[in-house]
Amino acid sequence: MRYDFSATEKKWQARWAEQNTFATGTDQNKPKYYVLDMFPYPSGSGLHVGHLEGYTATDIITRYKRCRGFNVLHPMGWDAFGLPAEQFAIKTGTHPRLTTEINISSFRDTLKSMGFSYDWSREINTTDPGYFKWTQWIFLKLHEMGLAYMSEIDVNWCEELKVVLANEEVDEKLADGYTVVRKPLRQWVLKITAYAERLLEDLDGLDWPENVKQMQRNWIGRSEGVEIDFELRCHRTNLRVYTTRPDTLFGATYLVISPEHPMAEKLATAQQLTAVKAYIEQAKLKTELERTGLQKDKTGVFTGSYAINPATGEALPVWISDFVLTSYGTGAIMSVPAHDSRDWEFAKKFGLPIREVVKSPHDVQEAVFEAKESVSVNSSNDEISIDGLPFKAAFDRMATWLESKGKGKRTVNYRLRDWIFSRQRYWGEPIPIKHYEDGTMRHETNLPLTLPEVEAYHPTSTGESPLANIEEWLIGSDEHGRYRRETNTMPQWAGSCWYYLRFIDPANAEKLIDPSRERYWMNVDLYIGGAEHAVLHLLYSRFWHKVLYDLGVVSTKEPFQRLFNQGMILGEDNEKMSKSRGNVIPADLVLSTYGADAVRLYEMFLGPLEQVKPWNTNGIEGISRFLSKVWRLVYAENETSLRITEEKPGHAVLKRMHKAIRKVSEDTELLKFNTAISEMMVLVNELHKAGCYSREAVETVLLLLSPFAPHITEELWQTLGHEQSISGAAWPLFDPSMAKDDVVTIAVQVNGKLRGTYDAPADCPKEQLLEEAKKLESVVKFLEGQSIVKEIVVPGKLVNFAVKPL
RNA sequence: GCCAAAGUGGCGGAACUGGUAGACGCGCUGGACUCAAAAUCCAGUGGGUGCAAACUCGUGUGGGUUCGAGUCCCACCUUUGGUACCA
Repeated sequence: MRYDFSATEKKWQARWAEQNTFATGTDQNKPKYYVLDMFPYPSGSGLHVGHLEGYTATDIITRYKRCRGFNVLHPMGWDAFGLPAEQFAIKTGTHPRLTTEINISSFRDTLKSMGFSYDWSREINTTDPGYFKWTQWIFLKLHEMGLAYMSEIDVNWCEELKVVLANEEVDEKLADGYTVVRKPLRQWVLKITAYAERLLEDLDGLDWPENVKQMQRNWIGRSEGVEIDFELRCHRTNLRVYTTRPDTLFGATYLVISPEHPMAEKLATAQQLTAVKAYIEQAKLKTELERTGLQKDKTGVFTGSYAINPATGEALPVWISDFVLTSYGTGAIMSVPAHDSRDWEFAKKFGLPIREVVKSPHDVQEAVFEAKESVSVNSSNDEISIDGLPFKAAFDRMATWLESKGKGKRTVNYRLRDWIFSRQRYWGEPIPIKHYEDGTMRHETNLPLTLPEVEAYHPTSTGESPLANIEEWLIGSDEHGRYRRETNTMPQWAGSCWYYLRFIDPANAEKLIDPSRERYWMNVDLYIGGAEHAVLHLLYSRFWHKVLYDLGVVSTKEPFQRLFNQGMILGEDNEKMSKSRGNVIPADLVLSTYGADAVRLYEMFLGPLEQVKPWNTNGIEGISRFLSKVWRLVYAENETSLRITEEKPGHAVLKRMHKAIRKVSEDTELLKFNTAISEMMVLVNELHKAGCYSREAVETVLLLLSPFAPHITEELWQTLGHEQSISGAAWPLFDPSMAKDDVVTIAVQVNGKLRGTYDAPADCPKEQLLEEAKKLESVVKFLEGQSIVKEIVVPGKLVNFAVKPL
């Protein structure tokens, strides 16, 4: 009897659904384990083998943990608001809801045919009013807490298309010949910067890949520096700059402010005014990309004004340049061209003086010297000297001096910016805010505030979302007067910021989440997803979670205790899978050819989970062979009768078996599925070789394999007479004494080169190992005529003789 | 440029805290079964020299530490991911 994967997989998937096999356990006395996938955006192109990698990994862990006695929460849902469905609607008039529904049902089918053991009764969808009611609720809380505010923000505005573009879209539109300008629009902004310090600090306690933590640290970009006031010569105000190198103050030879700096125009002298105005105007036309992107050539204009260097008393010219960012620090810098490459470049271009104040190994007129591992020079006046001091000491003395003179203040700065939270789109959560005629704003308390039906999905000519065209929805009145609704919607990130909480209590109509369930299930014990979310999604989620923590909605400071990034699966040509390359391997295709168990095993066998690796359809044949070998542990070839025996396995087989239990258990815990599978292959090969079809051994194989290949093992488990699902069976335990070798092969080396091996008992004492080694024929000839300088014995491993010619 | 990770057979990859490099799988070669094929099974499979026993080289490159290095240290090269004037 041959294994028919197609019929078997269908049979068990139907039975699992019918019997609710994977319903989440509710007995709170049992230990819990929460395994979460990054839920997908249900796109129209369906799932390919790359998408299934992470889901397979979490499913293996889920099934494994269940067998180890945990209540496991393993849910799935849909991040279903988003641009593609809306673009499709603009083109075809199809309602995004319909597109989304169709895509979801195709995604769900594929996931089900992989045999994933999700608790489908907890499925959530971010576009479901019952869900986004709470997304809106969180937004209102953010607003109450002063963490959501409106501000004029520059957006990428395309004149011809009358549309706001996302940063990612700008390049492509420019290439098509459109013009994109920066235009200020009133936007909702979330004050994530208020949580910068906590977001940074709490990273330390997380079991996350080091590179992801590092990326978040870089993104938050904490820096310690000093704000220094420079007196302006012909103005009563000061010019405040931010620097992380106060130790180089003596080397500051000019100042630069950004074109948007409030003082920019005021500082222009009569003579310079025309040039300054022209420069500011020109900067406005440039997009963010043009200003910060590839073009590195420095531009700038002199204001005509001067400021006094508090350390040297010198008058420094004040320049305007767009390389200085308005939104970082004070929007103004002191330039120390000798020790900062940007300042150096600028100074060279405009002929400004360069003065060495940190001892440099070369002439700073020729090249910049930026390293901090040196000491200050030329840095003293009547009141202070930092000459000879290394960076840290020089920094401190200078900062203290400036503070004592009231000219400066130590400051911490973050690179992190507040989060622009509004989109001028239809297919997103409406922001539940009412704007009244008197200019006040109130919350829409009747949540959820749902989307109205619209005729057309195009943004309006003013750049507002299509919602601005729907009078009935837009305008209303209540006891506070006439109001106009907020027409911006939330970005796609919003729904994914807190979905992991809703899975715990998906149907709660009264609360976002029930506190006792929250306390039982949080945190997420294992969160698996792609590295592309290393910063944004994971940072935004952590931010919302901390806000909910402050609100008392959740009991943990962090949402995801352990994070794991699966590596991408490349196409067979070693390139990223993409439609345009034509190298996409669709999930449904391999599923129908090889079956779910083979696909699951192969995806995991390909290599380490975290690694990027190419798909190779040929390789899956090996897995199919392995599965039929497993099948033949129970059914002999061409036989319908069982070959299983009730005898105890032989000693050698038993040892092999216990070793496999240990290895597979350890590797599964560590998500090292490739080596776990390899170990199972070794065991199965061994059983066939030994002709051992003992029930004890075969059932062990089935149990070990069941999280990986649930269908075939379920079928054979039933064949062997079990009435309960193998998914509920207890994980096998190993006997440590059985999992140990009693005979080991000892390697014998002479001068580190392998010259022979022999078998010895595992606990053989050193002396005896040496004796035996010296007797080996293949070793003796290398010892002849030599004097042994040193004898190294590693029990259970090897013997090495260091020799010298006599 | 900066930050992070990684370079091992024809290919994917394995190798615990330094201890027999190449597990497992793909592919390939030969054989068995068959009228034949598929499937399956058995044997072999890093390079070089050799009839053989055996010897020798070999984990990106060059040095170093060590009885012993894929693994540790230094320098360099390449690839991938992140970031991009953050003062």
